[in-house]
Amino acid sequence: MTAALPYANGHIHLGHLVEYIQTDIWVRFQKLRGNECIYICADDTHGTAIMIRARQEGRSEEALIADMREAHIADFARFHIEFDNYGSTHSDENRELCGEFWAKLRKAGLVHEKEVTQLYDVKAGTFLADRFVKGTCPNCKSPDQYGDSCDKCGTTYTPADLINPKSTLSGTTPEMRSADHLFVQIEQLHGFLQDWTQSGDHLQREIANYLAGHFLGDPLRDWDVSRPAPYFGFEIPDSPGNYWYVWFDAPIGYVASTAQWCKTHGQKLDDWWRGGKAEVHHFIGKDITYFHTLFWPAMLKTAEFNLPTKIHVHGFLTVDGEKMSKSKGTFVRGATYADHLDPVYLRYYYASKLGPGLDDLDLNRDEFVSKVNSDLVGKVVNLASRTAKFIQDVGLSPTYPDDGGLFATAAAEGEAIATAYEACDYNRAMRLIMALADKANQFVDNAAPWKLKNDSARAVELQNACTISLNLFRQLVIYLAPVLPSLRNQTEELLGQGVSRWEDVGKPLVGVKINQFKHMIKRVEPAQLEAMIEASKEEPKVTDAQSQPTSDAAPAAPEADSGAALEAEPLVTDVISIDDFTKVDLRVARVVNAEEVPKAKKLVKLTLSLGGDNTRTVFAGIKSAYEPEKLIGRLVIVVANLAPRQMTFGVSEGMVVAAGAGGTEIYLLNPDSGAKPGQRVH
RNA sequence: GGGCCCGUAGCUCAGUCGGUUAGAGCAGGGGACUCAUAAUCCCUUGGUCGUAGGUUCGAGUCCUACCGGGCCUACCA
Repeated sequence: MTAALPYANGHIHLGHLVEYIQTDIWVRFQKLRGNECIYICADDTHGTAIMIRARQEGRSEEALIADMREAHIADFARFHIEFDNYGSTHSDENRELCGEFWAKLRKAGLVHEKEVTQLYDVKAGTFLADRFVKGTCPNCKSPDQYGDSCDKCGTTYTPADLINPKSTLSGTTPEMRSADHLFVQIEQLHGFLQDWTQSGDHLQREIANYLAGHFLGDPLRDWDVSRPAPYFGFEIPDSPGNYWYVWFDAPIGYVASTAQWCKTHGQKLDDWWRGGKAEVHHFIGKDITYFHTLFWPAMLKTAEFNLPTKIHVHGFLTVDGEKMSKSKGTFVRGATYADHLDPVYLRYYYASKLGPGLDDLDLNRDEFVSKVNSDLVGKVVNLASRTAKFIQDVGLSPTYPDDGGLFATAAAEGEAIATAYEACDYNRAMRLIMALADKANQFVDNAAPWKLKNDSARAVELQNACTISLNLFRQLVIYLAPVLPSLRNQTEELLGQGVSRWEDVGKPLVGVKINQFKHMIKRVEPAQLEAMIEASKEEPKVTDAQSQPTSDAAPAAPEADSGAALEAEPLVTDVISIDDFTKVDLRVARVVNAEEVPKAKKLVKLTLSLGGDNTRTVFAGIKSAYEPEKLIGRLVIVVANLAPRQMTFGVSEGMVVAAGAGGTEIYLLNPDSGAKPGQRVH
């Protein structure tokens, strides 16, 4: 089994964890059922982003990825995610395997060389991908557009078409340079991919449809798999000065990490990846479908490795129904979560929500609290908590008493639960398990051990009732073991016996002493969630401070603002005169009306008052960050003498100024109180 | 603009191949209990299955259009 390789440029957050927990549950389930199964992962370490960051931090890429690897491993461990091998794409095994895949692609005649002309940043000494270039749109003249398309007018172009292009790395003007790139002609495998994606059970139906509709209807485009130096990655052996593109070596990392595991466990790689009886299962997010369902099978096929048995694609995480947001504090790092809340909660909550499809998973705060408290604490743990102490001294009955068939029924239910786990239908599995917990609690209620304990003549009845309750509890714990390995361990401690085999659900435990019951899972307090959200709002600063490479050198300045904003949008190097500045007539204005524009995705229609009768209409692309009603009444800064612009929805007479990266990160400027509409900004 | 997925109770979701009266958990209401982490148990309110057509003996389920949400992709698909 593999989970996608996390990129070494960022920390693990709750969105990542959906995948690693989903996979971990599946692996643990397979192991519990007695299948030989290994969980393989690694850090994805190559590419421009890592190179640039290492350079900015003044250290080597190797040092950067070593730190991130340590952080990733620590985060995963806190969530009880247990890899059999956690490798790195920057490893000898991976370099070797990349060479092997490459040789096969060459031999199959799939590799072709083509000249690619790209913008080159002389100062940074590197070619620039489209999104590292910004300039003015050649069509509508909007400034600050990325190198591939204009988000104002929608025109697409190449970075070279931009007026006054600037590198976002150095702020300098890039120049055109050509370089030879190596391409894989994946079209030659079109027939194979058509068959493989559309037949069998390798992919979910939606994914197969997506591929058929988006890619397989046309000839597949050549895939550019090389990048000229400088690039952090592996140099291509038969093409000096060129490096494999990060998405070439990343999936090979699955194989390389397996190879590492094989070395330390005396196994043969081919038994897992070539021939043999092993299945390969990939768990991935829907954003990287394309790489895993077209290029990767093509590479495996050509290099004569096993094709994946199944690629399990899951959706994204939303929080309270919305995309994760740094400003709202819902972009939560794993470490921050674990500082405030027990990872057990998250594992159970995700399990109770995950299905076999690729729907997004919503982390609803109220639901999180109620599910954990009522299911885990109220139903499951409660069974042990309410009966264990009655038989602390005598232990479990010597033979299993008559329970009216409860234990046998719950054991028989195991197959349905296993089927649900196997199909990644965890929410179904959880529902089945909780239904058993309900029945067990009903039993305890009827048996009323708290009444039996008062009558010494009924001591055997009491012991029997508790024996039944604890055995039903033990079954539940086994069923939940893939999700909650820690609960399994706690139960072993209570019963003094292993609870590690699935078959044990059919064999009651009898005639043994038990240990003193200790709390197993605390109830969640909503306040803990609030605290976590609050802490996440401050996160960016903390992260940046921690990631500073300055070893034990100078203490951090009090305001350790990140350089990320400048990096995304470098300072303009052209100096202007005061006269240039005064050409721009900035005015304070009051929003007197704001409404949604029906068919526009990003626009809000603003009616601005400059005082007196002077009002004007401005369309602002701020819908993703502001609700129109909440804007009414506030002051904004408007560029009053901007040429009116005809838009689909009407004429826009100016623009309001704002900072931020876009999306939900848009911050309108606001004058200090006292400013009056119509006043000029000098 | 094109494509894909989704829409079932207040919330989160089941609902198999089209088949009887559409289900669960949580929340809400009423009661019981007092062993248990204010846990548990019993009873109970609540649905025009997004809307409108169509196919069918029969539609939550299949088809078409539309509305709404999400995602992907874009002067191609």
